[in-house]
Amino acid sequence: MARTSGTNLRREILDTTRRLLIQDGYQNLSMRKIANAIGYSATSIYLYFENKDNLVHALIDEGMEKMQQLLLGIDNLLTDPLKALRELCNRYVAFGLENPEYYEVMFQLHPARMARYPVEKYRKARKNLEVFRDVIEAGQRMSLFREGDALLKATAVWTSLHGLVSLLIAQRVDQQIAPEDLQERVFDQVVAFVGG
Amino acid sequence: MARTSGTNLRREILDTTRRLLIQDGYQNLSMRKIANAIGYSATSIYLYFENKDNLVHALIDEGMEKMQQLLLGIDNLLTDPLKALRELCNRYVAFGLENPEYYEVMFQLHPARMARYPVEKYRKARKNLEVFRDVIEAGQRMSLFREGDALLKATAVWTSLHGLVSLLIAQRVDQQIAPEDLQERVFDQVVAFVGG
DNA sequence: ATACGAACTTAACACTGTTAAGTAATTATT
DNA sequence: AATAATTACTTAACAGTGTTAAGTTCGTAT
Repeated sequence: MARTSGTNLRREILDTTRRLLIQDGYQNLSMRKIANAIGYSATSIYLYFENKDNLVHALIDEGMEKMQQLLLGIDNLLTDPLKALRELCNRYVAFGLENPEYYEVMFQLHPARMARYPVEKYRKARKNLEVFRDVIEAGQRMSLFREGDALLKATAVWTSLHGLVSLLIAQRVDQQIAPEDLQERVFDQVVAFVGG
Repeated sequence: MARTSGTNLRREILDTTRRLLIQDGYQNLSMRKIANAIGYSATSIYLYFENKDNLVHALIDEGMEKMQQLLLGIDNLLTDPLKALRELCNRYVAFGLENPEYYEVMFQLHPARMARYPVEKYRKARKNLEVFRDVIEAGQRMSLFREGDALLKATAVWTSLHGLVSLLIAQRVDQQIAPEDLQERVFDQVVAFVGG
């Protein structure tokens, strides 16, 4: 019988890795630091995760699920698409700004490190985009939004929101620009584009 | 007298680092690899650059200048703002997609690594944003674009373009979405927002 | 009591950024 | 011509990294 339950240690590794990631960022995340924090040797992590990339992939997966729950938690998601679109933008950006280091691995981890991220996990991640698409389609049905490829429009919306989060968490936006003003303007851009 | 001219070796270090960065990306960039490529020991690099971050900072600076030359090279930049804005978007995105690894350090290097990036270099980098602002202001003067804070609008435009480049080079955009279509849609969004 | 399996550990490897001490070539001084 | 100082490198060393291989300990099955 196991000294510990496999799923308990695996869960502890994941929770600890997430905490260290949020606290110190990806570049300061190391197997030895995770191991020290959980009180085991670094090599024990390899019993549960093939390598460091796979460990991070598991967290990306959980982050995508968390984000999806956040987005789907909006009231009247498909019955008030105009308001819902704004709220989707709010929640997406808030998630990114509140968890910058986590957001970074979710959306900016280098492709080389995503090489073995399973296709079915990409599919799951893409469901977040589909929430945007569904709201756009609902608005189109109600003639609140202009016609057009909803998935393409949702992707264009996403690029703007991602750009906003990415530049704010990389601290590249000029100090003269108030982040709230920029956020409002980007949201205006997005809503005008969709045609609300 | 020096075995080599200081500026010659320094230039060689920069050129080689840029080449390796573009070829292998930031995460595979190491002082030892650079040293092997130039035929000196790794520690000789420290005679010209305080540390790895400073070396990369010098390249970021050069990249910002190169981008500025690209953007300022547009014909009728301030006399045909509507066309110029589109061309600015084209050139910005093309730059990013053609030099993804370089773009990553220019705009996505973690804030911790940018901690000692000189203020005057940030100021230089921001001139690229000012090119967008100046075009928007020119359009506003000609009543081609809507009124409003041109710097804020330029920043909003930049976030969309950055989002597009960032997601494409991170290979996060759904395969079902044609990058050219997405680019067109984002450009539409941007131009509509500015009011062309 | 013994064998086997599971879940860890330690040992080892090749790599990393960086600092300190050492070396060789060039220049300046006597 | 000999010596000292300076410059521009080198090697040695350090503490860290991800990962693999071999070893150890504990619990279970026979």
